[in-house]
Amino acid sequence: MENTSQKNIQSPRGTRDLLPDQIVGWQFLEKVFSEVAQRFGYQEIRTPIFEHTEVFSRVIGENTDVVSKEMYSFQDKGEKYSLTLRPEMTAGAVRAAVQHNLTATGQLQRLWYIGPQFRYERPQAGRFRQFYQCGAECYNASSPESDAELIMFAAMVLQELGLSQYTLHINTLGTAGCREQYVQALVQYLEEKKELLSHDSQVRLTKNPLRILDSKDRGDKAILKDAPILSDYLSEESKQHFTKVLSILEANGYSYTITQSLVRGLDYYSHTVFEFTSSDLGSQDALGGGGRYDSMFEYFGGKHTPSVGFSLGMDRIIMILQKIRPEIFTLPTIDCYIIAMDKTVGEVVQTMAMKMRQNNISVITDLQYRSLKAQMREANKIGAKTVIVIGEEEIKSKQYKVKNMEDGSETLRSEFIG
RNA sequence: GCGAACGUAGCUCAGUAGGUAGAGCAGCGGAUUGUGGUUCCGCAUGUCGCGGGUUCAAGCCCCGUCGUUCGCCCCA
Repeated sequence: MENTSQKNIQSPRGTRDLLPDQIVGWQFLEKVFSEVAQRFGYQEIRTPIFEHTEVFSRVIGENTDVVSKEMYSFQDKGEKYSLTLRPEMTAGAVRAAVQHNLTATGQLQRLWYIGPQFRYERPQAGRFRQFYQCGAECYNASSPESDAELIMFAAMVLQELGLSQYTLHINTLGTAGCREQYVQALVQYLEEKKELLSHDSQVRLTKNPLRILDSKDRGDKAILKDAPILSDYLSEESKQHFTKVLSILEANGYSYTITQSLVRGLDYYSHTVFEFTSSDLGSQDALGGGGRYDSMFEYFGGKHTPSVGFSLGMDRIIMILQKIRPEIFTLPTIDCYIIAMDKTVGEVVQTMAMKMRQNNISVITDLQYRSLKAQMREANKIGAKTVIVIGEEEIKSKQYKVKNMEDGSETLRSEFIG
């Protein structure tokens, strides 16, 4: 597997280095997210990047693509157990909540998180093997208000970022019971027309029938026209729950699209599911999504704990920000660039720079003994607000001129030197 | 996992009858030896992703490989 003939080692497939001019955009995104989280009263949680494999395999669903073929799993050294790089954040957060009894007495918990996740997939635009998500979870609330809170939290983040061009798709899957009955009816209907279905959908019929609803195949779509509809199988409570969620969104000015085919890829969802999509992205157009998952705590031996959460795909948000708000990706400027005329004043310049930094002024000096002109050019290029030139004269007189780079004006000063 | 395209200087890319690589930008130096952004002049740069093959000769053709991109699948 090792390709020794390749001289230049590159980052592994589907991973990337985020270089300085990118990082400023990520920092902006992280700041906006944590500020909005604070406004909603959510607290940050950080969980390990790898977990025991069962944390994911049990909860996400053995038949999902994520578990069946996308996990980075490995045997821990000298141990008998298998570990897995997290393919998503929710399962780990719930595991932590159970382990530390965060929800044992039924109290509400509002948590947010941010970090990298890993899935073995074919990379393409907006899809990476190491990708980043930020998201939030609310435990011990079964109310439609809690669903709405999470959706509006996510929507507010997008708004604050300046991403107004998104579509909020929303759907309800009902309770596990409703869904089971529906899946039965759907399978029964589709079994009869199995030969007419696309190959992919024939496989899905046994593995994950709900996904057929989402098929892009024309033939499948035609067959689905007369298929049973999930909403006919919803209980009264499920319907009421969903209606309430929608009315809260409306009352707060959030428009949405009910998308019956929205079923989401992970097995643990019930009731409300939602997804934000953007036309500014390619075929991987989901910016984020989430939903309600009421039974996950029980998988970890916890009490029944109704929960709802969402996560946003940071890589994809960054892609859009680069497109529509390039000004975010400008590096911060420096207060002062001190130019050393020659090697002999190098030390003095360092001392001066340190004194200024101790006074909370950002200072850059040239470390390559370059010419005055080169240093001037660099000061200008990086957008230094002021420039100070230090040579023999300045050291003798203990005075120097501070040049304002914007208007070219100079002021005589004598602090920090000598 | 399937189908398709692409991979040339730090960056964007040209190189279309196969004959030992070019432009713009960025970089560095200079235009009366202590002051930037414009302009002008000069300099440097690449194992043409990697490996193999065909050929007298390959950046251009063939095979493999790695990577990127697009679609499918799936998902954030």
